[in-house]
Amino acid sequence: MKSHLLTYSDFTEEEIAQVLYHFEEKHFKKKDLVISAGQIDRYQYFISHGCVRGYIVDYNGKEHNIAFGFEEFWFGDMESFTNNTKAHYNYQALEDLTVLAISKTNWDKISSEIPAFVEYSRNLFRNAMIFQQNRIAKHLMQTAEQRYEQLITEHPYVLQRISLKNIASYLGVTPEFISILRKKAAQK
Amino acid sequence: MKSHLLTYSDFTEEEIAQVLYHFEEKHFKKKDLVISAGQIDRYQYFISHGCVRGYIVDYNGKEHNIAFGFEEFWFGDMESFTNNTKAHYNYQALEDLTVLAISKTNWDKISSEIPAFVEYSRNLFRNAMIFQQNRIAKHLMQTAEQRYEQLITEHPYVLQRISLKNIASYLGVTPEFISILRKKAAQK
DNA sequence: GTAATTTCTTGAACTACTTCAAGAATATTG
DNA sequence: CAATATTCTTGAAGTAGTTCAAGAAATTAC
Repeated sequence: MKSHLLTYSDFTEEEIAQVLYHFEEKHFKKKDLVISAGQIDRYQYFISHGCVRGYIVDYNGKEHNIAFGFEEFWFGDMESFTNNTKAHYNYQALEDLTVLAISKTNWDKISSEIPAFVEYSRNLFRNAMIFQQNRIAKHLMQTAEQRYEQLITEHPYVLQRISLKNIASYLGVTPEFISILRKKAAQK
Repeated sequence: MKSHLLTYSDFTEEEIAQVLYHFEEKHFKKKDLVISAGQIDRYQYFISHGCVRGYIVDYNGKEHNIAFGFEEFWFGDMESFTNNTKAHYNYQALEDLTVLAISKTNWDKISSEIPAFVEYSRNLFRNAMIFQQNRIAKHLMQTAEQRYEQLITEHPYVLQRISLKNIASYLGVTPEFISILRKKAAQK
């Protein structure tokens, strides 16, 4: 966490200690829901160990993964957290999970006390925004096959930890179709 | 611009004057490229009047719209602007355009001098991130028909100012298919 | 360590959306 | 206001990806 803070802004040792003081460690078991759609998300989470998926449930009850999180990633339903509204997204532990959680109260407190933390979060949000925009661009430009190819070449470790079903959902296709792509790739 | 600043953070009158001082007004004609992919984007733009589209060109030379901007919107290739790297996206005026432009130098200067500006930009980035995430979720959940229906009911003014072709590209479908949807809707 | 559950694969029929081509309508330019 | 360019529509044929169903493989749980 400390090194993550320093990567995105300049903190004094004192400030770092002050920031870290406002986090609490939490543990979840595999399959636990950390954040539930319909409830207010009062925390942001920094992953120390384990991984999560964020997903939304549509009118037909079908789940769609919008994000994965691994070690050193933040997750949370930012809209819910910021506006105290009901979350649209669920976040579920895909492995036993250890997180550093910060409450809205503490987040706001640190934000008002430590300018470096505002800059830190600005930089995180900016990077997230760029990432999401690039993801949309890929969806518009590429076929499902190209998106799958790119995922496994750029993030091969994802395959190790995330089931095909969840990858399919993230890419916006059915697991059956990924199976077809795999077979096709194997035949080459 | 002033009211926009105050909506997203607390500025003193003095700070506002200081911020505004660092912008320059620029004008573009309809169809002009404000930002070109492959070049470094050294400005961020706040739209006073007119509208723009952001798009990316794929390997086949096909254009894909990733964003529209209207009055009181910011635009720019944030990745290029931040890292001084070549822009991936083009931004083109769809109408005669008046913008307030701020250079990277001035942006960084204001950021270091005025904490309220860091908070302002943090809030903008956060909202943009939320917007993009929701857009991805819609792409995963909805058919093109549903996305089109939602666009015209939630943002009917868009239809007034943006051509069908550009809307189609934004939604990730062909203009022909939008035509089919329109016909279908008209028959009801 | 075997039963139960979940994940992955395969195939056949289907559908949302694309491509190409050509004409009609609209907007832009000199 | 005529000429040109661009946008929009229509239709027919094609394709990327879906759905459903059922079996095989892998994980999880007692």
